Amino acid sequence: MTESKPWFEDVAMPALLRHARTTYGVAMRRALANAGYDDIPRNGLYVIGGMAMGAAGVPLGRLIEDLRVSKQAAGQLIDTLVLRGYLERAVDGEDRRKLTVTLTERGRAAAAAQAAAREQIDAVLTARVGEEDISRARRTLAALIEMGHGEEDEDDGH
Amino acid sequence: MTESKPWFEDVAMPALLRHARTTYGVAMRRALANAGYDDIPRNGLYVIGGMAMGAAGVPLGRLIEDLRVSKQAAGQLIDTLVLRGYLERAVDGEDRRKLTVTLTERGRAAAAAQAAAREQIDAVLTARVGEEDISRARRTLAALIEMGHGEEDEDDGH
DNA sequence: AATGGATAGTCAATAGATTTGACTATTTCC
DNA sequence: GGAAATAGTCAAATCTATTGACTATCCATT
Repeated sequence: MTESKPWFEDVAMPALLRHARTTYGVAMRRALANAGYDDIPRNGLYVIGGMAMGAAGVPLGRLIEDLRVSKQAAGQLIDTLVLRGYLERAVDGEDRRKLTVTLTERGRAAAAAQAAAREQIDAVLTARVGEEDISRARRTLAALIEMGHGEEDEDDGH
Repeated sequence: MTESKPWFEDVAMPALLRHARTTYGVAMRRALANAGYDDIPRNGLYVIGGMAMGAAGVPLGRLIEDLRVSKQAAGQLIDTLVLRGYLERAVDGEDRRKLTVTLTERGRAAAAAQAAAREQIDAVLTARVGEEDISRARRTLAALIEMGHGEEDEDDGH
């Protein structure tokens, strides 16, 4: 019985998601370290990576939501990334309470290295399973994510 | 232009994976908290959830690998889970260096609550995208995970 | 234009999680 | 039997995240 059930059949979805993400995480961290960026904190990858597209900079509030951490944690994370030269803070012109973070030169370089690593994984994956499966997988993940919005905090409407 | 590009098109894969996992994480934590299990540490969900199938218990070494943490961190995680009544340690009969952790009564109850929450998400997702897409997505994730093995530590073969 | 309320973020202290370094016990391989 | 490898622990230090209290800005009344 050489053709038994594939190993992942009875691995729970959250575990699959976790390990899949790890593949990216490991590759990106290695690429960054090789390029000299070896001082990026836990959620730093998300911050730096997520800002490449948003080009103009990301509002701190958005990071807080996305990361699902307290605003203090987010602020502290930004602190260290600023301190280490990856980010700059900037106050919003419209609303001076609001804060926006943008990549520095170093930050853009790190983001590029990270994106390259990510894209390389993407490319290998595409070669393995094909465009079609990837775009389907993305849609499935998106559906999952959308399910998470809405009933978030159904405390007990007073 | 009501039908523009779907929002997830230009979200990087690691971010999709992260957020998708968050959907499960939030739901599972809520279910556990409602059932009185609100003292489970960060990686605790993985440990408890992952042991439901392995029934007989999980070797500590496997957890260390899966979680990608130091053995000290794993040991400490197990410590708190034992302390809080979810797990029991047991030495392997064959090799008395080795440790295996098994669920206690409380641990099994928590695992059940967690699995129920997970399966509920699975069910809703199935209703949304269909069996086919899910099993394809699982295969894609598995491919990704497999890519992560092999070139793990290519230090510089001495 | 004053005031009250909501929103955005900071500061300081603490708790929680992870790592590094040094050590013990057990097994495996000459 | 002894060296080397493996499995895990103990203790200290570091990094990350949370809670609670506070400041600044904005918005909406009056």
